[in-house]
Amino acid sequence: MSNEHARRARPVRHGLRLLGPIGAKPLALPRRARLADVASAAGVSTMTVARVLRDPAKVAASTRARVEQVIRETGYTPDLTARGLASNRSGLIAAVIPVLTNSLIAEIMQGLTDALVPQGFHLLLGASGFSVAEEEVLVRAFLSRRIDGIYLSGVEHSGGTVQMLRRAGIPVVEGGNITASPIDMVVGFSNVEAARAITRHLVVKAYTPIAYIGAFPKDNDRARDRRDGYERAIRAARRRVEADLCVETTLDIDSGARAMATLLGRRPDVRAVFCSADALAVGALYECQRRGLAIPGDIAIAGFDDIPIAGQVVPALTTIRVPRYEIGQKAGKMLCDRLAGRSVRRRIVDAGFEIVPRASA
Amino acid sequence: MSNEHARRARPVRHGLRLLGPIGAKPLALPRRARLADVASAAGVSTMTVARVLRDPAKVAASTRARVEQVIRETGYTPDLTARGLASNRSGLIAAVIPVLTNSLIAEIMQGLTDALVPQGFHLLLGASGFSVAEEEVLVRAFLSRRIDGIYLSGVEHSGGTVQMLRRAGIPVVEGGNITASPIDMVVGFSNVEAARAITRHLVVKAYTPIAYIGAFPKDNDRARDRRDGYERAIRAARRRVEADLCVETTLDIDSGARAMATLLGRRPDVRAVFCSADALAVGALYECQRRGLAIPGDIAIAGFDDIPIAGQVVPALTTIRVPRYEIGQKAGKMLCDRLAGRSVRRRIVDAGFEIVPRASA
DNA sequence: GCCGAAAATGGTAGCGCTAACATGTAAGCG
DNA sequence: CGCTTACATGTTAGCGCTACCATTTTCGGC
Repeated sequence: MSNEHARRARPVRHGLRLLGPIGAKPLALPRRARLADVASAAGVSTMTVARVLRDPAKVAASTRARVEQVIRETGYTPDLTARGLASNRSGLIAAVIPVLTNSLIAEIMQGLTDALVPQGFHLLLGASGFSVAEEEVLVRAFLSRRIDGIYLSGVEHSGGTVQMLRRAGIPVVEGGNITASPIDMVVGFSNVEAARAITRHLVVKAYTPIAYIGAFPKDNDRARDRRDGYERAIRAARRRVEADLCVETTLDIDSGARAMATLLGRRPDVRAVFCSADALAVGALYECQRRGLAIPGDIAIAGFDDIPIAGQVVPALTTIRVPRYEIGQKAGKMLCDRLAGRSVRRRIVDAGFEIVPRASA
Repeated sequence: MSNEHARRARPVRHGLRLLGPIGAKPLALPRRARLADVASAAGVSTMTVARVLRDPAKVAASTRARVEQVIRETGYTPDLTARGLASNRSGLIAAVIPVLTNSLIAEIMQGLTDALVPQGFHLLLGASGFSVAEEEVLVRAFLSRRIDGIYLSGVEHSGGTVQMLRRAGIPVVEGGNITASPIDMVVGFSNVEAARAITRHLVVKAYTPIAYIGAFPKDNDRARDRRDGYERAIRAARRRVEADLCVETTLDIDSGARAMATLLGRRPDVRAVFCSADALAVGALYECQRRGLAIPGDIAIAGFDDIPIAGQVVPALTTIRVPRYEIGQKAGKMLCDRLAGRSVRRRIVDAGFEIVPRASA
């Protein structure tokens, strides 16, 4: 292991190596300007340029003007990868959600990114497909990217996920449900209470029996809590929770229709259905209409989420309204506050819900 | 968990210097393991560890086993920021879309991320709100992050955006429409042809007059092309395009209902409507039903996109089916292929469309 | 046992930026 | 007019990794 050879002059890795032999046609692709280029063109040090970029007030007006001029001329853009490495701040916020194709989640994400981008953060998005194991894989990968903060759907996560996040020491917001013991912060609403409230609404209207159509509960605390709320309301009414009145399925309109068909096959006597998502409720509603069942005359239907179509179907859907966009926005604000060094007063934010009584139940 | 100021309270920048005098109590937060830690623990050089991570075949089995053991014990995770800086590859693919809350776009994004993640890439998402200016801002910011590739909604972009992307020399996929001259690659379908085809379907069925309800065309080539297709089909039928038969609005169900109301106010004689999106069509359909108009008896309605509800409404919606998920997936595959050094045979991929004739028209 | 080729492993110089500290320089004051 | 103070700017040493090349070890064939 003689250093003799190692010390020999070696070609350098600068972008310039791409340029080809001297005398060749002028460079087609001039390498990206960096801080040093701007600095030397403006006759200042790199630090001064960096200050112009990140803390202009600290630089004399005349110097700043000159530097800004050069920046404009060269089209210089800071390299955020390098900045991230040097500053230990990536400017990246991750969100791990089950799927993108769900209007509730999509609106939360829209709120999140709308809150983040003006503060200079960007959204790194991962879909776990309703699997906490996949969620853990994504969280690990995102931590490798040195994300500054993270949003997670729901309040149920693998031990590995929780441990990694605790150890990482970054702000974490769980969203879309509520818990007394979040990893760090949480913004959502009580799925149990909301489901209980709307089921009680059906109880009060004296429908009997009341069925349940919901999403698969595996790795989905929101679905589980909604079913839980349904069962509590049923029991509180001194009724029994009957297994054949409960159908669990995937989360889309077609599945809602099929679930309704299954339910009617098993229990022709059913008089009301609480569907744990409006998509399911709308599917169920159409299935009833195809069978000539009057709503709510023959069967009452209640949904959950108040998606735009809920107010348009005939009869309009009785449902639960939750502040989707605001949840995402609030989550983003909490993350930004923390990252700006401001302390967040309430780590547990209950955004609430609201029963929207319409014609269907 | 009080990570309130965890990231700020960092007087010294070198983990080891935090350790204090030997013999002090063990650290609460051991600094993240890095390559060098793993290397010394395994008694090899950093390069060998790096090879185990990225090209295991190049390392002797016994060495590899030892290194992998240490990696497992220490929970080492590579720092992708540092890797990005050193290798000039970030592993980040950006997508700039108008909004997240649109089922067509959401499904494309789902396909995109599903194709990307298994190849080790992650999705950086930005919403431009149907503004090419905002799109340009996002593209610039993402380029600062040294993204490896990018997906853009639509084929219409600002000159600045195009220029930046050309100069950046990264693979670009435009999606959701088709063009003969993409920035780089494009995968989508002809919105003009699809709109023309379904309008012709209405013409053939002899509805007269045929109206149009669509999204605002500003900074939205898909909307503009769909209207264009409508107009061509109308003219091809030797009819006139009448301004008061065309309503443009925002893209949601409620707007569809309002647009239908406007249209009926202006032209009670309208016999058919082509809606440039199913959300609008569904809203229009309900508005008609509320007014007691029979569909398609009094008014025929056709939509675009074949969203799940289109097949469920009564009457079911005649519409255009496009391979949403597949478009995203294909876009992701094209980006990955390019980045893996494989050449992409067809830079312009027409994913096609299909008329779905149902009861509404 | 020697040789050459192939396989395995290592050393070093950055990638472009920022934190921390150092220095220079102008303003304020008795 | 020297001395403090605040402001403006510069210097240095990495952040954790990979590219490039160099070196060492292994091994089949003669």
